[in-house]
Amino acid sequence: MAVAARITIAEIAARAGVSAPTVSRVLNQRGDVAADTRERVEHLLAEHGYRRRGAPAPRPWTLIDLVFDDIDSPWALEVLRGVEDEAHGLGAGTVVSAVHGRAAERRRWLDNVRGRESGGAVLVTTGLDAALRAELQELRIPVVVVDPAGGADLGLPTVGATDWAGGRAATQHLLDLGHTRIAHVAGRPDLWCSRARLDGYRAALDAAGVDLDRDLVATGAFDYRSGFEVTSRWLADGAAPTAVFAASDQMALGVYEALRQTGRRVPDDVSVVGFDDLQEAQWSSPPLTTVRQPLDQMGRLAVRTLRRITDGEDVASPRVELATELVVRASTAPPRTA
Amino acid sequence: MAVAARITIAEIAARAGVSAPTVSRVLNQRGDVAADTRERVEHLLAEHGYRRRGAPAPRPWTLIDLVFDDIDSPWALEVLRGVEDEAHGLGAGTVVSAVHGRAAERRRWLDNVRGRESGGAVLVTTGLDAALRAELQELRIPVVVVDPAGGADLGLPTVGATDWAGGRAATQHLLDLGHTRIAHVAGRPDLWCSRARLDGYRAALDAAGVDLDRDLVATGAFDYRSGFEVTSRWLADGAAPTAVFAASDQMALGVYEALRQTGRRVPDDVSVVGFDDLQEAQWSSPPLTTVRQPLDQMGRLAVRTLRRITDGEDVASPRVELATELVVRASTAPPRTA
DNA sequence: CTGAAAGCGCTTACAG
DNA sequence: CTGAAAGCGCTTACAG
Repeated sequence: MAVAARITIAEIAARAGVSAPTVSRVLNQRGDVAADTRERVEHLLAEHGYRRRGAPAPRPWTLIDLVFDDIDSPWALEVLRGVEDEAHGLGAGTVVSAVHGRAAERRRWLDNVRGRESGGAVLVTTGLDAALRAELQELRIPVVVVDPAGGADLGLPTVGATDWAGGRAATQHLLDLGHTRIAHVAGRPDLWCSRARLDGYRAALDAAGVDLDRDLVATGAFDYRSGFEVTSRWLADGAAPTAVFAASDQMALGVYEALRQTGRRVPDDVSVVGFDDLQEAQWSSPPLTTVRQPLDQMGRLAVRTLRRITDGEDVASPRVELATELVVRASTAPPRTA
Repeated sequence: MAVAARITIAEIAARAGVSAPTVSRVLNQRGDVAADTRERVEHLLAEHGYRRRGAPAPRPWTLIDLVFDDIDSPWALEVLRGVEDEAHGLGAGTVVSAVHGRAAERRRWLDNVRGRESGGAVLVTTGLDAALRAELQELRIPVVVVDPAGGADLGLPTVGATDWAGGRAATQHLLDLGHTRIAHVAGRPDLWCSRARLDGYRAALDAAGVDLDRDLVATGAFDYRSGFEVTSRWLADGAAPTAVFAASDQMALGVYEALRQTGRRVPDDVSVVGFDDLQEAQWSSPPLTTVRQPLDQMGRLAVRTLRRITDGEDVASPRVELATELVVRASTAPPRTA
């Protein structure tokens, strides 16, 4: 098996029109090289993929990076499972990091990546500003974003789910059961997926000729607490809905608890639909009707996309959405009055 | 700053009483070297920490490894959070792997580790047989085990929780409320922690002069399903307990659902206590009384222990147990009859 | 800031 | 299976 001949310092020197020692100085970050000489040499080194003699061939795909803002939710766990399993199958380890939306922790992660190989990074709902983009570009590793934040188009491959269709399906299910006072606890407004689910909810109401009651739409943060608080407020206002569509399973569990504390039963008094289909949806009492998004598959797809970029294949679409699916369990029923 | 002079092939050769080319052959894994020569040379290379000229100095603590059998439970997520945050703070990335108890996946992980640096491995409830120990020893990375499986003493530092005391506290809490028909859903029998919780349960009953009813002790697998099934069986047998202590929060949620499906309410009809204090314990309806074990702290401690081993410090105790703590929420109350 | 020369560390091709 | 010799790739010390 012929190994591609490694380019040597001498060859680089010839092409750059300098001597070997000069190339050596550039390689070893010595200060005493003219700026334009250095630039010319560095460009040639990069172009020919120069590696020093003893250095082992870089093994791409020994590691990939998975970056969350936080890993405190079961949601993150599902994505991690898919990413880890897919990467493991390709022989790569998965480096998991949580940067907590803080610049210092992001920097620490970048410093860490600089000190090793990385076959690419999967960023999960992570904000991706110009500075970070520039740094990642400098590191020359491919990047895929799962559930991107809102804002300008990233110009990067992204993976998501059919959130709009899911929001519509959840709402349609409640309409089909006979509900008309359907509340919605929306998700973090900084993420596109939240807006898509909200618009799906609106579209279903529109199509059914049900007027949107603005008092029955509130914004949560995808977590248990906000589901609890929003619902408690609705119940205290006396304008209780007969059904609640929460944009995440965790918020749906908060809705459960607010209902329980006021003596209401699910689904007898109020129907509840979640979004995600975390394992927690099955573990709740009653088991939660929800919109399944294939988070593990989204993770897998992100890894495969990184791999395709590495292999130089064209990534067909910069934005892929995997299908959502309504999973009916025991938390939804016709309204009492029907 | 003086850099310790790197040992050269020539020096190794002199010490081994062979020529430089022979050392080179050993280094480059050529076949044509006598077994005893190879061994002598390899020993010297290791002893003097030989590194080839161009090779960058190894940067320990760029990465550490965290190995689970499975990462499908929120339990794993809590450990991960602690490990990741502690490692991140030390500038290291956390490589997460799930080996699913399969030799092939374990091998794949080991192959991956061989191709990069690792500052050490935290094994979580992972079986650690002689073969794996030998391989890890060969890789020369420190190892710490969280919640070790039962069986022979590992001779490795381990991190756990005061499971026995936790089991006792959970049971005592139920006794204090007036319960005497207290069932126990035990955890995976292959883990020490399960046995310790069971023994704590027994000890509390003994101390209170309550006879152990063997029919009220069943073995689960720490998961939702087994909690559900064990409880359903008890209820079907007509010998229903007035309280259930489950050895994990996930099993406790299965207990909830079995009770709900038979029209029983928590805690009015049956009290339930879990173990772990996962986030899910707060998210359940009613919020679950449980024994908190500081899983994130256990993860942090495991990382700090790896670090201490790396730094050559003595690891004071091969076995550290962090304190558990009873957290009373809304799933426990006096028995109806009391 | 740069190159010609010397020299180090390692590997290869050959001989036995 | 091993070594003496040759040679490659790279760096260092010196000169300008």
